[in-house]
Amino acid sequence: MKLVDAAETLAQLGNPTRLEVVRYLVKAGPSGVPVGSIQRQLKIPASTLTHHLKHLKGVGLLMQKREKTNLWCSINFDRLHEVSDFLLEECCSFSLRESDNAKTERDAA
Amino acid sequence: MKLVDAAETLAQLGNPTRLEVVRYLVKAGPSGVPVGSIQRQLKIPASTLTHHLKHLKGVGLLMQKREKTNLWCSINFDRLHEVSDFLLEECCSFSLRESDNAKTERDAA
DNA sequence: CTATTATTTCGATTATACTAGAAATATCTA
DNA sequence: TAGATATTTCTAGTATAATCGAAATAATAG
Repeated sequence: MKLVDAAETLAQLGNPTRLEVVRYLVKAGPSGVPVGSIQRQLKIPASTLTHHLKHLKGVGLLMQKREKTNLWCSINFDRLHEVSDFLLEECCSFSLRESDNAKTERDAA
Repeated sequence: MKLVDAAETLAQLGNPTRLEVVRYLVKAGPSGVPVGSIQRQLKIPASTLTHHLKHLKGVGLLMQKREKTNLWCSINFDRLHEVSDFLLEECCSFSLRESDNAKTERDAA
């Protein structure tokens, strides 16, 4: 995952309302829930919810599938794992040596 | 970790410049690097960098420690794990039953 | 104390995000 | 087709964030 994509995805997760939606969808599992259920359960105005769902869909966190009048929403678990992995990537491989920093200090432009 | 705190932390991680700094600090490991090193390596103007470091510190992702003229920055790995964990929490426990959704549809207020 | 390097504050500009009501559209049922 | 429910678009007000140069401050070495 590229840094800019990870950043964009994290930014979308960084809104409390959207994160609440995401958490709700995670709990709901792979089968998902209709937009209206989210709206009523989390008490989010319809237009606001649509706005946020568009954002989540935009970064690939949300999948939607119409079934009669309901639009079912489910989380893209793979994408969620990707962004989570990005955060912890290289956590255990400290590639910058101390000497590099010392050198950098001497090089100060 | 509370939802609003997770959201705030994710929002801070959701800026490309800050995420770049975080990645750099993760690679640098527990010993950290001075502000000036970050600035020169990532080519971020000093004032911009200070601004972002303040944000990262504000959500507890950044730890700082002065050593002579240099201010050493290191990532708070625990905090990073916390926010990563939040994202995947309950990923494997789908507590909302399908019947709840059906019921919700009928209850539509 | 003076010079030097490191970091922060200030201030101004510019851009983008959040919110939600009202109206419009879409999808279905009878 | 008419009516009902579900979802989206439009719109506008309000708020917050990103950027970075210039000037100010802090920390140290000589």
